[in-house]
Amino acid sequence: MLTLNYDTLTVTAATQIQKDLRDDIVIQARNFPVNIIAGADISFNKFSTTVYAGIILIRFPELIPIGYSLIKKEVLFPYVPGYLAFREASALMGAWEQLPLKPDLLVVDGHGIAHPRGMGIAAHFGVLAKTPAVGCAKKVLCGKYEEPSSEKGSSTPLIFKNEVVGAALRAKNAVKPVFVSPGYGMDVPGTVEIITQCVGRYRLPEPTRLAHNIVNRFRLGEVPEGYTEV
DNA sequence: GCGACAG
DNA sequence: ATCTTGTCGC
Repeated sequence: MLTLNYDTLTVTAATQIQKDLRDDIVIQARNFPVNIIAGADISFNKFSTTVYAGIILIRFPELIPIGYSLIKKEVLFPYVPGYLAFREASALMGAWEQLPLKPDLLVVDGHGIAHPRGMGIAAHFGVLAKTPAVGCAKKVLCGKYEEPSSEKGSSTPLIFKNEVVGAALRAKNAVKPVFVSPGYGMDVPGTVEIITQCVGRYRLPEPTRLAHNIVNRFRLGEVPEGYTEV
């Protein structure tokens, strides 16, 4: 069992952890089938140290939910841009270990290697859980990109330090793009491909959207903690 | 020193 | 991230 606790960490210490974990990142073409994909997200009340984490399992490519793991946890590390994992990964790990079966690929709300030190939450979590992961964010953290054409499915490379670290992906016509990047066990083209296949009728790909949805309902007391099969 | 800054 | 009313467009 892997319990993460970043409560007493300083940002300086967190930076060192990111640099250490960076050596364990594996970026490569996907070499496994995806039958179950998962979405991970966090929800919390403003100014509260209680975070609600959730992971939803989804059959792929049908995009039908099969179950979700929800857990509540106290977290002291604040939100600091570039250090999201130190606030959210601990609770996510709780939800992860509560899963009766693991997904083939995890989609995390946030960035993968499209990060100042190449260690966004999707990479951070993927390395620690030793599981394939990609990041899907609503906003850029670092890097530059050309606006993708307005038609759904178009994408442009996200470049940071002269390196392609991800992509801006137009999931739907005439809506803002989402930013995807590999986290662990995936590469940029493979990440764009699979996320594209996860788009339903909304801007956010289903794993991210459904995870956000269920964890929010959990925070509001509409669904119970633990694992629920659907 | 000045902006930018995942959730 | 969360809260919130109204407005625009398919």
